[in-house]
Amino acid sequence: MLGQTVTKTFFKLVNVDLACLIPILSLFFCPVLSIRGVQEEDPPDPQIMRLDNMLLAEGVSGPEKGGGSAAAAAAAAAAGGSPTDSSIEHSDYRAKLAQIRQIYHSELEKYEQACSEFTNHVMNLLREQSRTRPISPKEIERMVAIIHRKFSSIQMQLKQSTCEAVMILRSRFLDARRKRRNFNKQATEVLNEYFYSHLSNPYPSEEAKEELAKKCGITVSQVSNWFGNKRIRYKKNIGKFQEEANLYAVKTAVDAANVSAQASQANSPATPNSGTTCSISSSHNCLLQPTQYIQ
DNA sequence: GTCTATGATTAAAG
DNA sequence: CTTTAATCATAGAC
Repeated sequence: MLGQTVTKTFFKLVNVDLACLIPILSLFFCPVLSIRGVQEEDPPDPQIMRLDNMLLAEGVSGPEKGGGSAAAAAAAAAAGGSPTDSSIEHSDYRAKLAQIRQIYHSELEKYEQACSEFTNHVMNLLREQSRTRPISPKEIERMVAIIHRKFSSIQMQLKQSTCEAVMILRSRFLDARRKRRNFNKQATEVLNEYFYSHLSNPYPSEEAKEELAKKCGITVSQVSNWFGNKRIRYKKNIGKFQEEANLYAVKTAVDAANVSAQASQANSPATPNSGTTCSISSSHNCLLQPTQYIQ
C-alpha cells in the first residue's frame, strides 16, 4: 500500500515531472506495534541484495554519480557538436535519473530519521511505563528490533519502487525505438548525396562512415543503419526513389559543374554556363550504371 | 483516427 | 564483425 504510493510518485516522475514528496512519515506514527506476529520477517533476504545491486549498478545508490553514462553522454556531445543532437535526450534521461536518485536518497534519509525518532519515542514511553511496571531490557530490545524490522521492510519497498522507476525510465529513454527522431534535413541531405553518388556501390568504408557521421552529427552506427535501410528500401522499390535519385544526381552534378566552372574560370572565363543540361545526362549515367545492384 | 516514412532492432547468413 | 530482410514503433502528414 505504501509501496504503491511511492511507485505512483515515480511513475509520475517518469511520465511528467517531479511530484511533491509523499508524506510518508505520517503513516509511521500510527502503526500498531503488535508484539506478536513479527518474527516471521526475514533478515537475510536474497531479494534485497538484488535490489541493492541493481540500484548500485544504475548509479542510484552508491557515491555521487560520475560513472560511464555521463562520460558516454559527454563524449556523444563532444562528437556531435551540432545542435539537434541525440545527447539532448541523453541528458534528459540523466536528469530524470538524478531526480529518482534524489527522491530515493531523501526518502531513505527520512526513513532513517523517522526510525530513530520513533525508536526514541518508544523508548521514552517504555521508560515512563517502567515507573509503573517493571520492564526488562530484553523487552526493550525486542521493541527496538521490531521497529527496525518494520522500517527496513519499508526501505525495501522504497528500493523496489526505485528499481521499478529506473526500469521504466530505461525502457522509455534508452529504447531508441520509442524515442525515434528523424535526422535533420541537412543530415539526410548529406547521406542521400553520398548514397546517390555512390549508387553503384553504396557501401561506405569505415572512414567514410565516420566522416559522414561527423558531418551529420550522428553516430557511425546510425550511419550504418541509415545505409542499411536505404539500400534495402531503394532496392525494394526503385521507382519510388527515382525522383529522389534524379534530384540528388542533379544536385551533385551541379556541384561538380560549379567546381569545374570555378576551376575553369581561372583559365578561360568565357564559358561559365551550359552546365545544367550536361549534368542531367550525367545523372542518368549515374543511375543507369548499377544494373548489378538493381537486381 | 489512418497511412506512410523512417530510424532502430532482430535473426540469419556470410 | 558485416550484411540483408523482416519487423517494430514511432514521427509526421493527411
